[in-house]
Amino acid sequence: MNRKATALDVAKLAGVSRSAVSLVLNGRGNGNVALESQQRIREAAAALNYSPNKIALSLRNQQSRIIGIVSDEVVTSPFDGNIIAGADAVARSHGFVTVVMDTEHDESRDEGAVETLLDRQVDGLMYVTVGLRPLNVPPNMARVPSILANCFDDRPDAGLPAVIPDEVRGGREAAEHVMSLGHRDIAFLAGDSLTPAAPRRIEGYREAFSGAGMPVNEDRVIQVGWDIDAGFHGAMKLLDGVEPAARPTAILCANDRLAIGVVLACYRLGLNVPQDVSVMGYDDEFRVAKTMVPALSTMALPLREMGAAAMTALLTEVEAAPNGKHDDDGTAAAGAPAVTGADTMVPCRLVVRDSTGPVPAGR
Amino acid sequence: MNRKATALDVAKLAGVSRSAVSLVLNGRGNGNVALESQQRIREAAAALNYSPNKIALSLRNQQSRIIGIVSDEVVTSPFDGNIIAGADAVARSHGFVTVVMDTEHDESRDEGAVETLLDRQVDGLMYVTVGLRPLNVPPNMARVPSILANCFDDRPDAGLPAVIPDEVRGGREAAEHVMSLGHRDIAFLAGDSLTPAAPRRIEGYREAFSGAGMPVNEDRVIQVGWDIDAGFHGAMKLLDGVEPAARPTAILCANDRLAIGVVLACYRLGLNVPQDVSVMGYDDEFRVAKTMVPALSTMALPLREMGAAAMTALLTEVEAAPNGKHDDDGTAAAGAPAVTGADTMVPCRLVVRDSTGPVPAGR
DNA sequence: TTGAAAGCGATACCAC
DNA sequence: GTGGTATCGCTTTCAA
Repeated sequence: MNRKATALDVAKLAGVSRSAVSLVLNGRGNGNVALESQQRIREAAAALNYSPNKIALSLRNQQSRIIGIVSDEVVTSPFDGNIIAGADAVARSHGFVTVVMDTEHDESRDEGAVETLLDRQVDGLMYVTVGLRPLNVPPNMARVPSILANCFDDRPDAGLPAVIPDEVRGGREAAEHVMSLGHRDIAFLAGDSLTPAAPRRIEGYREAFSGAGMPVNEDRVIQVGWDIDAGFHGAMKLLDGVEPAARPTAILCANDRLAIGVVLACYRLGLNVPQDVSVMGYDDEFRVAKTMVPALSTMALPLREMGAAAMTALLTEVEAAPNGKHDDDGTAAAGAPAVTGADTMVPCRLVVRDSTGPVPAGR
Repeated sequence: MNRKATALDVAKLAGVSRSAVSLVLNGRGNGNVALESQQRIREAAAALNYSPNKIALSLRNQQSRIIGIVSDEVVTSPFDGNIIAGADAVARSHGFVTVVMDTEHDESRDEGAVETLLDRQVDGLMYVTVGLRPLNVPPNMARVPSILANCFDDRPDAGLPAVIPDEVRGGREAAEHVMSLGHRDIAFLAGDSLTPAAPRRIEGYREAFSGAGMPVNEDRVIQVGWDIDAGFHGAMKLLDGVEPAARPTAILCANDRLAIGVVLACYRLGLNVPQDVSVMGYDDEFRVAKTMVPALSTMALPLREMGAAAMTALLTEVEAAPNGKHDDDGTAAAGAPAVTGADTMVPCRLVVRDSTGPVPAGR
């Protein structure tokens, strides 16, 4: 396969000038180029399988139609990849392409990744994390329109806009779900407080209790970690050697892997799910929640939606910015209202499957 | 933040010409530019925080230093992301950047994705799949140096080079591991035959038996699917209501999620792992195998290595190709030896944890 | 040792 | 209605 055809090749074949080719192929032919020439140009372009060289276009137009995505470990880890999928789908539909760089949790690589992307003249930047967390935003992100997905700006105000899941509401609705099944003694197995996800979900859990006019039994809230073994041991603490009447009837988990551990522990103790204990996950992890035995009721993280929402917002800004230039120099006029709280919260989605059921009789 | 500094800005500040800047910053200064000027140029570049515009460079050099990666669902799915991570690390170390496009298993998007990447003037292309499988290679991939990772060319010969895991050997070594623990009655729970991974792993399992001079009990090989519930039901078939002496003492699973299902079934039946039954996974799935209760013995897929090997091979070809041109037009000279079997096999890695143990006494 | 000029591919302005 | 030409930022060749 030889070199690609250029506009000049098309012009020569059609017997016109490069300018005419450009005009016609960009829809500005009518009124500028003879209809007959237009026809010839289009035929020539088709014959040569011509498509404009994006690199030259980028240089000329001073915009690359590339959106850079920096992530802490989305590529490497099995989680939250759908944020990027959602973002990419939106970008593609606008004729943009995304370039993803993974820092593998090495914060010292943040600046470099952004710099590399900026060198490539990206028109916009998105920072995506695995798991909700505050982000120490690389300062050079401010040089082009930027947005955060699944993370939020650490600094007190004037930060970058962010798209995050509504974890508080998710925690509340999870608790409300089992409450609606009659449960009153509900435990919450959370991860650590290293990420705000666990505290926020717990906050929602508390909201549900106060909404129902019930006190929270603090012994029922346990922060154990995020993995299967943590769920297993947490559940053991709650259930092993405890007389039936003193057991929680429902265990809410901060993710689906914890829920796997809880179910494992229940089976080991000869308890049935959901007949003896209802178990709920969180995340709706692909190929896990749905195929567990029993299939997990869970709170689905709106990953695709978050990615799509973030990219939509970003592209709006990118396409508004004249010629890809970015005026924002960070020095807001004194006295101007601090535009905080610009964070977009996307609601989680309750998914009811087989691991939650009515509270056991007599409880 | 204003526009980036260009080479002209540097030249002006240093009081020299653009050419001098170019020479010096590309290491060809000595013998061409006065040492004193070199110094000034370097200082000016640093002061202006200058770095060359990659777009202009690409246009000028006719190569973008971008490698396009097309994947069927690596971005979306939680699996095999480390192939891309491994590939990306190698690319980065060579000063290349990767652009990933996910077709989300829509084969009709293959051509388009490759075309988009080609339009961006990528210097090379890699196709990565989730799970080993034959690939209907998009014909336009032939236009630049290309390679396959975790998939292989469907066509009989003259295909693209591929880097794949040595599944046969993995299956064999898994079986040999439990055999070394004294097990003889070993079941194999495999996924479906839609991908070659399961058949190959089964083939390895057979090899281990013939290597040990033992016959394979065909009832012990069950193809059930790839998910937790499949493992659960498969194990139930093998164990539920079966007298202890007639039970397999070890169950090999074609992935870690199947193994989770098997352990779930064991617990449900009051069986202990590994005391009553040894269970092995496959893949060493991140945050799953290691944190299971008990922690899973498994066969780790060499994902990072595969990605790195594939990218290394690809870049060798890219950097050899003069000026990014690609001569291969697919029409091999008649009579030339068909270069098949160019597939690189990367060995899997046995990981022994707590789910496999000595065969129960008396079996 | 340095600077001027050509060219990579495409677009837009401006004479004709 | 059409085609020449400057321009984007950079490298490289060639003359001075």
